[in-house]
Amino acid sequence: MSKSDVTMKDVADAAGVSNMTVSRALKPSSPISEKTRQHVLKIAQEMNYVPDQLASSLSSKRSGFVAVLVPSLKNIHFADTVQALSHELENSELQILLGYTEYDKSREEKLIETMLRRRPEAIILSYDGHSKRTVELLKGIKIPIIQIWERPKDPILHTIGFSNEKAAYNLTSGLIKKGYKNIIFLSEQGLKWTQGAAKRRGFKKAMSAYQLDQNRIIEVGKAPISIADGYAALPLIKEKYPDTDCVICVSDLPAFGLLSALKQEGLKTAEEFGVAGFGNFEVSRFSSPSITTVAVDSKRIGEAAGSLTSQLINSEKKHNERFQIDVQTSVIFRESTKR
Amino acid sequence: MSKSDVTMKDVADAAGVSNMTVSRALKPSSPISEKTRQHVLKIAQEMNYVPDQLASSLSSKRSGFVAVLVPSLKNIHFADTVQALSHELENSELQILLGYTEYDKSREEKLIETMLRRRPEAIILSYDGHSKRTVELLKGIKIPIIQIWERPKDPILHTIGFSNEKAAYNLTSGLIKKGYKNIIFLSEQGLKWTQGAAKRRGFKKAMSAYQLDQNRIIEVGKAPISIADGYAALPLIKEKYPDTDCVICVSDLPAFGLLSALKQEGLKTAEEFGVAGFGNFEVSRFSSPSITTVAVDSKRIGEAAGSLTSQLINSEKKHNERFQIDVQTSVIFRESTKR
DNA sequence: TAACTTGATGATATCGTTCACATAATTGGA
DNA sequence: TCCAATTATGTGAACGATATCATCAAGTTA
Repeated sequence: MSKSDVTMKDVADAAGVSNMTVSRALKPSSPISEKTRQHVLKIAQEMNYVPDQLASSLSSKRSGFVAVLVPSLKNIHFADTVQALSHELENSELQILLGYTEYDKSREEKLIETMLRRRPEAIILSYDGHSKRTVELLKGIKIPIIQIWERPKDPILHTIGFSNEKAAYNLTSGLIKKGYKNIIFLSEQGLKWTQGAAKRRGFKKAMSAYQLDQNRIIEVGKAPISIADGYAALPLIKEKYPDTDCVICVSDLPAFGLLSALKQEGLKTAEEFGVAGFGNFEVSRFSSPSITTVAVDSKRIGEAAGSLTSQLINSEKKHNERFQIDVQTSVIFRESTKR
Repeated sequence: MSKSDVTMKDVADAAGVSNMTVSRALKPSSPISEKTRQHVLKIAQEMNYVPDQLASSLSSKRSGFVAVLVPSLKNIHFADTVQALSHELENSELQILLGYTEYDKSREEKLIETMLRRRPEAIILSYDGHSKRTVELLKGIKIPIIQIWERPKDPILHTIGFSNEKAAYNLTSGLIKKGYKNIIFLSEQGLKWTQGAAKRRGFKKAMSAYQLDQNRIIEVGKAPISIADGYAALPLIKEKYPDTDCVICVSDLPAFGLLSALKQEGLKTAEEFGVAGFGNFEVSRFSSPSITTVAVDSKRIGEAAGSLTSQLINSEKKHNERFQIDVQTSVIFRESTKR
């Protein structure tokens, strides 16, 4: 099954010591004489011994796993978060067990059930709405659970992230103050309790706060919508809301696509037709026009989640505290909404 | 440690059967009467029993893991591959253990050692050069090993991918045929045995085949270089090779950045100054000008790797065959090199 | 009805570690 | 020098499942 069939017993025999001594030699701070340790380690190396963590985990009741669930890896922000998280956890010898929900709650549920069999020591999952059973399942578990990205109103346990609703509110009201009026919100189809839905709520609240029409909504494609979807949206926009003067997209990618379509149509100025995105993708900074967006520090979310996890797992304290960590977002105005 | 402390024994007792019967009830095709199975499953569900896969793996000598190593998740292509791979493997109840080498061979080595402890049933890793010890380590292992993306000349076992060198050769010679002469190759710093290096070889071979200067090379940033690096490269290019009429970038992202810089400078036409990338990122199609590139079917690589893996793991045959699977690439000429 | 299949279930050993405790070796202080 | 305290090592049971083989019941065949 594995690299070798060399077992701890083999090493012990070869070194003329007991099983336990080998085990101790491999663990950093165990009561063992330095001389013996070196001797054992040398022999283990010579024999190409690779410890079996399955057995180790079973015996020690520490799997060394942290289950991580994100909607998709194709979104660079989640990749960023996961990568940062991964780094943080490496210091504590924790390994990530990764799953992609693909924006599908029942898939998420199945994934969690599967992962639970591996006995993770913590679960980190991006909140994008959960199925009822998922919540039940998670609430019955004794390990730390951290919801990241969107911070739900009724957290299961810990949360690290921001409010998509607030962020979208800030973006929308900023654009209104610049003088845009007939603003529409462009998102994927079928938003329910997702992050996209939270953004839409923010948009609507801002619009109605300024007595503007909050029902200008266009939906294209399935999550996650991308450049091509934004490109394809222009005809729909023109047909349904010909007087539009600004479009807020659920992500920078469709915003870029929409701008691309606008350029081909023969251009309107940003003044006549503003476009904003969400996420501060690198492309938005270098696009021309550069794209107004909301910056989220996705790396930071991963780091915070990682360090909280290590802390919770390694500390002896019973963690009856519920951590709620807020990560700031900021609206960045650029050329695409210059007025 | 886990959701619950319900063990198989508990379920067995509650159901009035033996341990083994519970075990069989949970495995699809085992010799057990349908009546007993239903009874056991019902009780297991009521008790919220979650099987412990650590124990299962240890006993059955099947970890259910496939180790997967990619340079980075931030590159959408690897994310694509991993996602497709993941899907394929789900059918065989295999789970991915993911690692990011971050383009660092010693990190790769460490990761492999760590992962080996989990007793993966196969290893899939993108070839970007390996340390000597990594190769030794892998050659000593009995499980299937699949190198993906770049197909090395001396494979460890199986390979699925393409030749970066050939792809770059095709792109370069295509551009030469269009009439570009003073072509430079833009890549990250310090290429050794990486995929970037393979591309550079292809570039050089094509240039020298047409008696052109093959030494026009500019290096910026650390792998993976991105939009900002391409943007920053323009001054360097102008300084070092002022007569440049075309730039081939190691990826579409710096190509996009370079174009962005060119636009700001006041534009040269694609005829005067061509730009090409690599990877066919979505942004290249919608950029203006759209960007000439090489398309690689990253999803396909993942699918192929996944299905080969399942096959190798599940088949009874001794797999003494070495699979070498080629995935086609294609050059796509677009506006950025219109002549 | 006896002998023989076939199918369903159980008993026990085992997978490769670590835990908890017991014991042996070493050290230090009076 | 001797005893207590400390440090180093060993022993055997566990961890929670599955493999293997044995057993028993229920059909099947002649």
